[in-house]
Amino acid sequence: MSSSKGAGAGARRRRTRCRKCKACLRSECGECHFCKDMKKFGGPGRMKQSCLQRQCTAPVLPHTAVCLVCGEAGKEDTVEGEEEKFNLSLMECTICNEIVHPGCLKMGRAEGVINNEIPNCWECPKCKREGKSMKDSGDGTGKRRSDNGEEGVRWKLTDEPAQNKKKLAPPTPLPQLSAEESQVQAGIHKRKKEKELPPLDTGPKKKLKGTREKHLKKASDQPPDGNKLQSMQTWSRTGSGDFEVKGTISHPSIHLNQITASDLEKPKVPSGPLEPSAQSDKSHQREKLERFKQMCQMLERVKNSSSSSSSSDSDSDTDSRGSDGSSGGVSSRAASPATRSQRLAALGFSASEEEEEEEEEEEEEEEEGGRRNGGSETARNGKQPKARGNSQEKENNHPARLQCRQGLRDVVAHGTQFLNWPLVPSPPKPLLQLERHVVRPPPDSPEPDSLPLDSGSDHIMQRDVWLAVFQYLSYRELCVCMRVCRTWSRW
DNA sequence: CCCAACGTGTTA
DNA sequence: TAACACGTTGGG
Ligand SMILES: [Zn+2]
Ligand SMILES: [Zn+2]
Ligand SMILES: [Zn+2]
Ligand SMILES: [Zn+2]
Repeated sequence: MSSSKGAGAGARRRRTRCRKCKACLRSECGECHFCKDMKKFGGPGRMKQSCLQRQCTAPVLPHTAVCLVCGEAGKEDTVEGEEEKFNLSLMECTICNEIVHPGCLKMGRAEGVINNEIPNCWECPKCKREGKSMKDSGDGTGKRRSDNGEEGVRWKLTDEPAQNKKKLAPPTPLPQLSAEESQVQAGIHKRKKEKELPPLDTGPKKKLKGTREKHLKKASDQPPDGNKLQSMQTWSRTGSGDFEVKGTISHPSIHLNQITASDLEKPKVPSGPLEPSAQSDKSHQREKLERFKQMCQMLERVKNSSSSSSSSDSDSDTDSRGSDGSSGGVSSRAASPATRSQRLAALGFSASEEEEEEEEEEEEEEEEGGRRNGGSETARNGKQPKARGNSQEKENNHPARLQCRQGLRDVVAHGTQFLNWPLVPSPPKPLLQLERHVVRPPPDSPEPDSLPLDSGSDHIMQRDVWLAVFQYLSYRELCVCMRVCRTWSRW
């Protein structure tokens, strides 16, 4: 209770969906594992996770999040400059989980590593100084459990086989961090409380867990290799204290790619036994394939007929750009890496300019005449699974699982905000050849102003009128509307 | 208040 | 380790 700085000290903020990305706007697929688990779809509803196809690509901090230093919420909206925005925004450290305003940090300009994969996410200067990486952080396993990530793998076709990894270990031999204020804040996560369940239980409670107190904690161990940064890359350009921006993820999220590539792109084995090397992926293959299948269906509908965007050239990146500036041969155009870097550099950050940057975006489903999918309150008639929930065992359950933190793409925006997050995962296109489109800028979405009708003409009411109407609807009703047609959904 | 879900503990 | 479960947080 006191104001202990401990990382997670009283602040166990869970991230929540942004509700803006495509995934968030979609409705349940009804076919994935989690959907099947939902009571809505006849499942027991025990998992309480969200549909795999609805996993948010840019989870945000809850509104209740506040700076551990000043106790205030994010105020980036109150200022103009990007730097100001940054300093007043809340940033959550992926290592210690502390949420602070960069501007409230005492160590003004240490090297903070901004994670542009997720909104308001970085590795705070404090942790960086200690040379911690996620691996050593509280959970020892470095990242989120493969669980969420794996199940919630987002479809991205990015990642390179090998090579790449441009800059690995920081050129800096590792500055002997002076222990000046080494306040070993062992904040980490707190175990919270343990639950105990009364011996009395008239219901089939499934698992029995409270065996007294059996929570054991893993002692902090020190792996041999102290500094072997994880796979993320970080640009250490800490000249005089700058922030670093790291991008690129190399987390467990490539499986799908592999599967896709293996099963679809390559002839591989006709019968499809399995690969000799794949052994533990077996179970996952199923899931992945399932997901892939769904995606394919989706894509079929989509069929993206948009004009091709010309932006799939430069692949080989010979990088070697030690210090920005010379943008070798970057295509000259708006958000080129160089531009990003410069922008960030202007703020005192360095940007990661991988060969991969821009995220490509999905095309959104095409409007088709029928919306057969029911999604929400359709199946809830006499269906009453015996499920015995604890608190909420109603009839609706939507679980989801993707946790965020990393695994998302990195993109730096260039508009009013310094980073552009509402990006979307890339759909595994049945076609081989991963191509990427530029992220669709959030500000100006080319949504139609009119509502096309089946008759061919447009509805008399225009978008703004509809929107005015929509604002009086409840969320639930809006969801229903969104299922009516694509245009409404987009609006 | 109700419902959706995040993140972690537990079990297989 | 992956899958399952669930308490509890978060949003409306
Ligand atoms: Zn689903
Ligand atoms: Zn989202
Ligand atoms: Zn603050
Ligand atoms: Zn930290």
